[in-house]
This record gives sequence, structure tokens and C-alpha cells, in this order.
Amino acid sequence: MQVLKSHTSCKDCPYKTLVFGALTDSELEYVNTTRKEILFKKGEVITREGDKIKEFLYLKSGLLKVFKTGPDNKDQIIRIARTSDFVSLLSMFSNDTYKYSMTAIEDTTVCIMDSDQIKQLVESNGKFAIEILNRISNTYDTIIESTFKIRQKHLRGRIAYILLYFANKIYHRNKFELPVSRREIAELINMTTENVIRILSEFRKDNIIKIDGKTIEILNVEFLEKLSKSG
Amino acid sequence: MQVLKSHTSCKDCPYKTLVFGALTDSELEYVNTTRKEILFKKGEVITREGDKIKEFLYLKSGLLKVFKTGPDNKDQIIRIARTSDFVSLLSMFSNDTYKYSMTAIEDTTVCIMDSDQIKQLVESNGKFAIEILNRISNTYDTIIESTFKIRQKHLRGRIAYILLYFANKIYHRNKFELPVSRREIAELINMTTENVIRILSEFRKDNIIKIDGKTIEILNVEFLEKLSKSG
DNA sequence: CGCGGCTTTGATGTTCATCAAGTAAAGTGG
DNA sequence: CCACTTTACTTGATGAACATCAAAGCCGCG
Repeated sequence: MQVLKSHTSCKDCPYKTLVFGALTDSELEYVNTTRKEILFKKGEVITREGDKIKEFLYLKSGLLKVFKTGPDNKDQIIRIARTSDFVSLLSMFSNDTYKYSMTAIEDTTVCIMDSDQIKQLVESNGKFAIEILNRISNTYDTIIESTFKIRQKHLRGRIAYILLYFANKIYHRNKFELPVSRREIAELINMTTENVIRILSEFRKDNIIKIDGKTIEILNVEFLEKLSKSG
Repeated sequence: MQVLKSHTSCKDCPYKTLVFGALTDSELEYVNTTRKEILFKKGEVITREGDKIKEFLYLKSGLLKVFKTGPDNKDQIIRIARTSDFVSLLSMFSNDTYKYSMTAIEDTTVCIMDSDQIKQLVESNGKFAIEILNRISNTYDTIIESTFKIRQKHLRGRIAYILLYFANKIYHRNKFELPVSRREIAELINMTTENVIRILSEFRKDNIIKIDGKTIEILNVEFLEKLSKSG
């Protein structure tokens, strides 16, 4: 973890319009004064379940996993967050402590603002409130939709789904390096590590994907799409 | 479906403080002018997935299911909403159409307000915005939490969980009439109708519950609690 | 009275988790 | 830097958990 020296202001941030478009220049300036940019190396913990929420987090670049640890110390990954995600929305308006842990799964830069400041802005700027509501609802909707989709699929369909997810939603290409271990895939789509490996091998044998360690190349997109849809 | 003549104003509503506590008397009056109270009989459709959202719904009394219909016409129940639930929150700030369908599973009275009016109040009244954000986050959090809890349980644990849910969260007693069919239970906790029935019968044979049609009485709470926890 | 939906039970086979065992890779401390 | 430990990955064998199929009784409704 490393605090970065940011030479840019929120005013010039390319992601400004995503939510902060509703803020006035002076409000943005206000946010900018307390804002910090922090780099988390792959594997570093960003927040821990149960920690007091003091900050409002915005994922500027990189990738992180949001997860929950069960009583048996087994993790369940709630979702993977990527650039331009407001990762702290899931807790800050309903709880004073984080409901989930977050860990960087790639080198990740996070903008950190003061959560009370953001709440204050929600209170004073109605358009901003509407934008935050929109964002938060979308984030939650996406989680629920994918969870309910995944749970009705068979294991093969789940693997197909998650491969297409990485290819289409995260990397936007058919060859990519998996940012997560096989165990983490298992935690994300609710199956065992062994079966993740088994089905990946099966897909490899059937020439649907090519595997080289963490590098995956999808050879037969149509097949995966059909499998992902049918279940 | 039947429009009720309401003689009370929002100002006197016992549930006012839940969210509308942040509104001024004149704002409440404003809401009250367009507000309608509607009774849906058990089984009646309240909203349909894909319908345009025009109204803000508040569940005054009764019980309804929120669900999604899959491509194979199989429903998945997202949640069961009860008195004092703001059932339209899940869609109105992120979509202009409903993402889910709702059906009354008991006779249900719903307060219907204009959704644009509510959005306007969010924009103009900061405290109200915060309250809505809090409510919406809580609602979503609860869905996610229960979904992730359920998905890591075995079937017996799921049935235990749902029985305790009805007993503790809905009816607040150990003997109650199931508001849903066995198939709907299956759709709620992601299993087959046959297995719902099988496991309920098993619990009956082991004297853990008593069954008389739709009426369930829990005889051994501790057993169900242990089962629900362990998985 | 017949039809469709809900409930129930049994038989059957598939899917999947678990256990075991081994290799490879990656960190750790002297 | 090397021995050591741990973690990740892989494959196979086994049995348990679960879905599916089939058949029959029940009830409400037109």
C-alpha cells in the first residue's frame, strides 16, 4: 500500500461525469482537498469485514474482489469490482462497519474520500443524491442478477459463464490472464476447486479453450455462450 | 384489486417515521394528495417484470413475493416482502421498468404514490434522500445475505432456514400457515418441489415439525437452528 | 364430473463433493 | 542461495446428495 502523489484534481478526472457530474466546481474542489490516491499491490487487503467505515472508495484502476468469510473460514466472493466502481457503496449507507472484505487481485489504485463528506454532499445536493442512488441500485442489481443466474446453472454452465465474464466484461478480449486462482473461481461461482480444474481441463481437451497456467484463450465462444445460456 | 377509501392521512400513518419521518408536514400533505391505497387479493399480480415504473409502492399490510421468471418459465423468488417494506425500491432508481414481478401471497394492502413525486422529494429534501438510501441499502443487503447463506447450505439446512424464517421473521410464532406452495418454497431456496416435500415429510417423521396441509408447527426449534447453522 | 394444479412417494441415474495422492510453484528462514 | 514449508494445481476413485421421471391421490373450479 502506497499513497500516491496526485497532480490532478477531481475536476480533471476522466471519471468525474460518472457520478460527480452533479457536483459544482466548488463542491468538487471541496472533495479534492481530502481526497487521497492509494496504490494497493496485488494481494493487499483494502478493507476488512467489520472495520469501521470512514472512507468512500472509488476504484480508479485495477481489479479487486469483494468477499465474505464464512464461519468455517471459507470465503464466498460476492463480486469482482473494476475500474470506475464505487466499491464502498455496498455498506456505507446502511452500516457503520464494512459488511464485506476487499482485496486487490491486481495492482489497484483507489481514490479515497471522507465518507461523511460524501454523505453531506448527498444531503445538500439533490442531483448528486439521485446519481448515487442510481449507482448503488445498479451495483446491487448486477450482483443479484448474476447470483441468481449462476445458481440455476450446472457446473459446466457456471464455468462457461465466468470465462465469458472475464473475456467480455473485464478484459474485452478472448485471451487473458486469470487474475484469480482456481479456488477463487470456485468461491465466486459456488463450486469446489477440484471441479473448477476438472471442467477447465475438460474444456481444454475439447478444444474449447487453451490453457497455459493462468493464461486462458477462448477458442470456441459460441459453445461457451450456448452452455452458459442453457445452464 | 380494489381501491380503498382511506380516511387517514400520511401524517397519521403509524409507519410514517420509518422513512417519511424526514418529510415536513407540507411535504407529507403533498404526498398524501396523490396517494392511493389498494387491496390486492391473495394471488393477484401487483407488478410485472418489464412494466413501466410509474408508482412508488409501500406495503402497508400483507405479504407478497418478488420474483423473476426464467427463460424456461421457471420462477425464482428473490424475496418475500412484508408489512412496512418499500417494495419498489429495487428498481425505481436504476431502471424505468420493473426488474421483478410481484404477486400478493396474502391479502395485501399497498400504498401507491407517484414515483416522480418521490424522486423529486429525494432531490429537494436531503434528509429524506439519506433515509431512502439507508432503506434501499438495507433491503438489498438482506437479499444478498440470505442468498449467500442459502446457497452454501444443503437441502435440509435450507428447509430449516426457511421454516425458521417464517416462524421468526414473518409470523413471530412457531405455528403458522404457510403462505406459499411447496413449489414456491423450492423457487425461494433453489431446490426441487419434490425435495421440499420429501424433507418436510422427513422432519415430520422425526417429530421436528407437525404438518397439516399448509399449517406447520415447529416442535423442535433447537434442531432446526442447529441444522440451519451447520449447513 | 372432469380437468388441471398441488401434493406425495418411490425408483433411478446423474451430478457433484469429498477424499486421497501426487506434482508443481511460490514463498520463508537460516 | 538452498532446504523447507506452504500453497496452488491436477487427476482419479468413491459415495452421497440431488434432480428427474413416473404414478397416484387429492382438491378446487368451471
